[in-house]
Amino acid sequence: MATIKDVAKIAGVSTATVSRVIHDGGQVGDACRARVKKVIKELNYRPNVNASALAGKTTNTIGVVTPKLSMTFFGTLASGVEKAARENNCKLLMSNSLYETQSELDAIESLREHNCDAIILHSEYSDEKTLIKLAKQIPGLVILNRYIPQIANRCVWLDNVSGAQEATEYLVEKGHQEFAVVTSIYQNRDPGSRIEGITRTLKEHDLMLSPDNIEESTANIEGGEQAVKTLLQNDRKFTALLAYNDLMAIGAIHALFDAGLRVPEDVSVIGFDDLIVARSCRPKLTTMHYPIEEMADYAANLALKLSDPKHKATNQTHLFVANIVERDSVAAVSEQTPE
Amino acid sequence: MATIKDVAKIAGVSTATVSRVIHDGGQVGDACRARVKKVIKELNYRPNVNASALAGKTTNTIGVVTPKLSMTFFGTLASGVEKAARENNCKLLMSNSLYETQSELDAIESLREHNCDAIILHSEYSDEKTLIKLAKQIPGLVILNRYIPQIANRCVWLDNVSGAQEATEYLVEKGHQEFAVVTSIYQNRDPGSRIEGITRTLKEHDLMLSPDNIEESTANIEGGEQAVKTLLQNDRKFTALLAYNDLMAIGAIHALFDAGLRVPEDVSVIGFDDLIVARSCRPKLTTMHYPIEEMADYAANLALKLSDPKHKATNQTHLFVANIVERDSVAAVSEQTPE
DNA sequence: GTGAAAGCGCTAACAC
DNA sequence: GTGTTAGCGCTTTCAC
Repeated sequence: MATIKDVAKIAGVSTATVSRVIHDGGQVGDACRARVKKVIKELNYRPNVNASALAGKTTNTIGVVTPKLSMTFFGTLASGVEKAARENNCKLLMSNSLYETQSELDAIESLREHNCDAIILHSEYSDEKTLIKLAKQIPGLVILNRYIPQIANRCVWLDNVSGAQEATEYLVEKGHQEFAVVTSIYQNRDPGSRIEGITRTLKEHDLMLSPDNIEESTANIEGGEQAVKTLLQNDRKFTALLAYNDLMAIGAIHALFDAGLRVPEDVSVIGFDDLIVARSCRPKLTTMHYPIEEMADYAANLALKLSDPKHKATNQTHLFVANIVERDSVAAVSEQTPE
Repeated sequence: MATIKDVAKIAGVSTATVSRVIHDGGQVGDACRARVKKVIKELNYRPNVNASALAGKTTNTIGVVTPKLSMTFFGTLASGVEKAARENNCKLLMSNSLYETQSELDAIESLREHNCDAIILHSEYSDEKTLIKLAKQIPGLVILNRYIPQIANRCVWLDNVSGAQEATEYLVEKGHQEFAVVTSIYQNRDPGSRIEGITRTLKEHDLMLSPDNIEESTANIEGGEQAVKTLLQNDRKFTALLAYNDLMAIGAIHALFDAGLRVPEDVSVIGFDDLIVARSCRPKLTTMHYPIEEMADYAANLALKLSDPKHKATNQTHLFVANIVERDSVAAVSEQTPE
């Protein structure tokens, strides 16, 4: 592998000049610049990133930590960051946090060792204090999918309350009066906000959500399935079901069908996330689109901006909203066949 | 951030000793080692990876390039590599190749600049010559999901022929006689091998697959849907359908249902991959399990081994097989209701 | 506009 | 066992 010295020697200039040419650093004569560029091409020279990271202050590297890349949601998130990375000529470093506090912390540490300019963190398990401390130490840290008021300008997040409200509103408009919800066992943050949105909208319409009609479980297909089974066993009545995410919604549909109930004829189901599974199931799932790829892209660009020492802080936070995508799992009550 | 010098000074030793302690390099006195370790802890010292990558020969980094992380298949692949990376104390560098030859090459180059010890490449578009040349230059390069005889020991791949055979055999055992297949437009490699496996097994049973019953399209839900629509429009008769992958199978099911056909009562459908979507659809998809996460994990460990200069080459290639997972999209012919 | 040279933090001979 | 020291390839003042 050719080094900057080789280039300098052959081009008959100093390494400093080559460096200037590489970084478009103004002050180089045209003839000289052309010569250097030619040699670079001939030698197929590529700067050693480790060396420039060591010598310079910046590494051109973005780090991402998510719980598990094999989950479509997080893969999509990573893809969004990758897009930003590519467009900014950065490398992408990944770490799975595996849904554990300690490995989440380890993952961040490992990214730090690499001097990542920017770090995008989908943190599920660290407490706010830790994150705030981290944010103080790492200028390019951005928290994705979580809101922490003290570091609001570092947070790129989704308005879960309004998302849930829109979903609920949609169902109410369709004439539904009896609701059930299957939610994640982690009753903090997102699930909590969603429940809040649901009940708030329901109240506005003088509708009630009985606590008995809320069933919690793990946020996957099996969880959704099991939650609805329980609901059914307990003889809960509902014509509309709000699920915490698409996976739970799909499990719910399975359970409903297995119980001889039709979707959407007997029960309308609405999901959240709009992953590919939402277009795979039958009926196709009406769901709230979570613009995670776009958010991740945005977060990465933000993180890069923040990591720039010239950047001056603002108080702006970065809030996105979910929007409904209508497919086939919701019907108006009038269209529903009486049981 | 503390440096190795700080640690050395405080511990009253040389940087060489600190380096030895860090790398468990034998030759250090117990007392000394303990002291150094203590200081490392106190200072919360973490070696600068860029510096050690520059000075040493190894970077403790694994690179992966896949077409697109947001596709579940590739996310899962990445997760497998990540597991290996974590277990070997390595960092994970990612690059999307975006289904383009040039960005695939760029992605590899960018990984090389980082001096990745190991590179896992799911290559769709580079030609064999390029890959062979690359393999010569990069000791730690492993090709995933593709077989190139000249560098067989660098290939971790799936036996697509036998996978397709097993799927076909399964259908034949269920009494099916009239087949159709929806395959990917890229009739090279994998799709080709699958077709080969299908026809071979069919021949063994004196069954025929008319070319008119093979429909090709893009390897996603829409493609599967469109392919089956065409088949139906052309009045092709079949009781069993083999899809190139789960996504196409799901599209196929959509099209079948839309045409008033029931799955599996009227038509049995079998997929390939066993992604999460296979458990989401209704009926749940019977499909061939592609052990991609396990293969990726294996590939990463292999790549790490190969990158070790002490490693001596073998002629072994690394072949995995798919296995069937029975769910609800296939029925025996006797169980099928006549139309 | 260009070059000389001092590091960045670490590793690995080689000495002792 | 432990220390000395010469780089690894690049960036960046500071001269000229």
